[in-house]
Amino acid sequence: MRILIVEDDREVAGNIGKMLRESGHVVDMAHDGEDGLAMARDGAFDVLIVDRMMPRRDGLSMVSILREEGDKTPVLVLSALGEVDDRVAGLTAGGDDYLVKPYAPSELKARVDALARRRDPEALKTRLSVGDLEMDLLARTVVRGEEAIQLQPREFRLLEFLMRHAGQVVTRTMLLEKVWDYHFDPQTNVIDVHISRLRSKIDKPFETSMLHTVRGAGYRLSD
Amino acid sequence: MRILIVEDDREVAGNIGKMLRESGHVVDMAHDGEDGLAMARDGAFDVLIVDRMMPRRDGLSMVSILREEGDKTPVLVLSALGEVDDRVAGLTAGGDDYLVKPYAPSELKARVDALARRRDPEALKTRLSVGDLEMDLLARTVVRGEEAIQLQPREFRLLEFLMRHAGQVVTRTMLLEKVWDYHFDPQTNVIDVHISRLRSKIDKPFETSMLHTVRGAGYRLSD
DNA sequence: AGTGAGTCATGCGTATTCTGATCGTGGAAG
DNA sequence: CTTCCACGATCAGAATACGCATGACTCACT
Repeated sequence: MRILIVEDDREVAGNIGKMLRESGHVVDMAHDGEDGLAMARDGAFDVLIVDRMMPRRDGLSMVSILREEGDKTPVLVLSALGEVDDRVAGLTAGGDDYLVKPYAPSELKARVDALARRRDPEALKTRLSVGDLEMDLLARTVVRGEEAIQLQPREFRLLEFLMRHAGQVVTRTMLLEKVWDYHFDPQTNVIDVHISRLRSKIDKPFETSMLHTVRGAGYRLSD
Repeated sequence: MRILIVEDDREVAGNIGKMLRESGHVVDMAHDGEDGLAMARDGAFDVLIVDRMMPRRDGLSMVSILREEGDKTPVLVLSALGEVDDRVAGLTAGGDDYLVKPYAPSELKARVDALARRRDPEALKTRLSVGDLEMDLLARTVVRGEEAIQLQPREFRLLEFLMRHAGQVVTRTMLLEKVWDYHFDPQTNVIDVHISRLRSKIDKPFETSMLHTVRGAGYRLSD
């Protein structure tokens, strides 16, 4: 689940981001309305979290513009303004939900999940399986056949992404963005290294390999 | 799912009721605080939706009374008053959630679902056990194997939360919110310290450890 | 004032990740 | 069929981030 936080207060943005990352989402941030608008336009996010009052462009006008452009990404509007009129304004500008500060982190999380579910019911499942490989997102455990497999955090994210796209070729660029949060090419072989380590855990000890290299394109997980 | 709506405005009550019935719930109604109280007492409802301002008895005092009588049915408070203090009042009276009018029907539905989900049979149990570790919530005692273990209040809450989520990874954010009631990141290592103390009591003196660190994610209690 | 619980700050040790170099291998061209 | 090249795999060491323990401090309650 890719989430964009548009919030000028960096501390608040950081807190929200941290929490959402803990629940397994990939989080990007913008710190004013113009940047947010630009990122939302080409970002392909699943949910936007947008503050109302921000420098350069306020949150509501940003949302209005996106909607005029036909963008239907669910938006959660954050605001200190909780009056009826304010809430109505937030919703008519095209927001899907409106949360008044201060709010409980769990409330925010619940709303984001609700919005995300509306868009893609699959995305919130807590168990993934491909062939005899199973992953439990809540317990953070991985099992292949009868064997429990111990994974590092990054390996876990990597495998999760591969499993969510099982059977498809996953490019390096996709991995860099969704697993590493890099939006540029780090010119190193980080990916190769982690793929290698993942293989040594999920493929090496077993009869058949599931993680295949597709030369010139990327990798594919399948049984 | 049985739901009781306590709301004096019959039109509003009707609308809410209609919507909830459409989502497959069984809905009862009361139109003032006294009737609502009576029905809630013997009704065995799964969720109560209660308006604040009503004839004969206001919603908050109705909830307070139910709570004093030991009734733990989840309550969603509806109100036109949306100031922070009003929300706080609603929650301290024993409400589980607070929704300010006007609200989107879908928002109401989402909240009701959330409350219903929260009400799990686990919450009413007075004994928890994981492996050879047992906790008695009423007596406030903890035993591992044959050994009685003395815990501080905060340690007790921490362990309780971990036991209720045994086998799952519990994030720091979850702990801050549910055990400390912090709704922000205090930027300190309070959690680490208490986990450390808890370990010295429930793990150190024994052969096997139950409280595992999941780097980058949180902690998991399991045997 | 004294006690005890809870919180905060620091420094340490180590797990995890990244880097850069080297080695291996598939596929196209000759 | 062989050779060469580019891409990917692997390895080991370095850098980093993370979690842990300890002791000092604050606050509330006696």
